[in-house]
Amino acid sequence: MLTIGKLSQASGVKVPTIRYYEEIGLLPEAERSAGNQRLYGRKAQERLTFIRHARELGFPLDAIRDLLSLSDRPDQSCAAADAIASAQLAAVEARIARLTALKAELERMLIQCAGGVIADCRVIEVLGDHAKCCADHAPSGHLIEVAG
Amino acid sequence: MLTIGKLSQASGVKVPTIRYYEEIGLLPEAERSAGNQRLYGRKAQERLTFIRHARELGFPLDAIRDLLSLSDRPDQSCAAADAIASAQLAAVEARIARLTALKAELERMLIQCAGGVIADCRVIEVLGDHAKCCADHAPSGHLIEVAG
DNA sequence: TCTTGCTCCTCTAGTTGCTAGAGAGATTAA
DNA sequence: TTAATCTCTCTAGCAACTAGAGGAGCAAGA
Repeated sequence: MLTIGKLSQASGVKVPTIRYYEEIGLLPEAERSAGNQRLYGRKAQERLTFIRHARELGFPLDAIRDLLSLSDRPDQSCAAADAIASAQLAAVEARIARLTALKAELERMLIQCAGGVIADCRVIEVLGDHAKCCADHAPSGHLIEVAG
Repeated sequence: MLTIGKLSQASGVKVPTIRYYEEIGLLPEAERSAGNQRLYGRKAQERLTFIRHARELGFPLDAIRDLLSLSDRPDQSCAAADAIASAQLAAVEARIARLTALKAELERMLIQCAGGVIADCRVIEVLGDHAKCCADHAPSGHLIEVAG
């Protein structure tokens, strides 16, 4: 049986994050020691590893919840898991496409910025005037990809 | 003079978002009508357009704040704006690289999932067992890119 | 003039996926 | 025993908004 700190080391998931996962029901409530400290066995460790890998692959927690409930019923068809992974793949591809367009536009801005003065700065100018940028940005609700 | 709704239409930024920008000081406090409604002139509209473009290019609000304060002093060197844009470009490139790796791994998972039963499902298996996936994921604090 | 229907106001709270900190108790090594 | 290092619960905070309540402003038609 591991305490939460050991589990954290073993899994690469931080202690508060483990507690958070328990709180939102991704992990079952842990057993407790006599002194009320959480204790984890091998099953919990595997489940946490599963969650970490899925997070690393960009799956949102809701999708992971679904995948976990699927993996609890190993006799069922793989189709649902496949669908979740496919959706994630499509999302990743869309983000790559979007970011690639952003990259091109940033590069264009920067190349034209010849190191002068703000008044002539392409960066400022392009941001201030839509006519000076090339890509068409659909006016979407959620605009962006922000650095993490 | 535009009311907030017209400004929203003109700029493509939602009404509550405009108020939010004012609250956090990205936009100056708007003039008010006799009935306490916000009124905007051309300057505010330009500033908001600037913000929207920058957001679309993925600049975080803090960087936009810096860019705006730069653009208020047009005699200064362009170097600071250039640095901000370069940092953003680097961030975008890093995210593309990361996402491209994720994409490859997701594709590998999916190709091997032959439409069987959960027990044999590659998706579940790979997520549950790190030995079955190829890329080395450094155990980083902030793990992921999550779909927006 | 009144009413209808839209906009606008402020305020609070929720989203996602955590992270940070306070103040107190548990456990372990010297 | 005592000190150091966990661990506990709780609250609050991060980005960048979004949603909703409850009330007021305003333009146009009957």
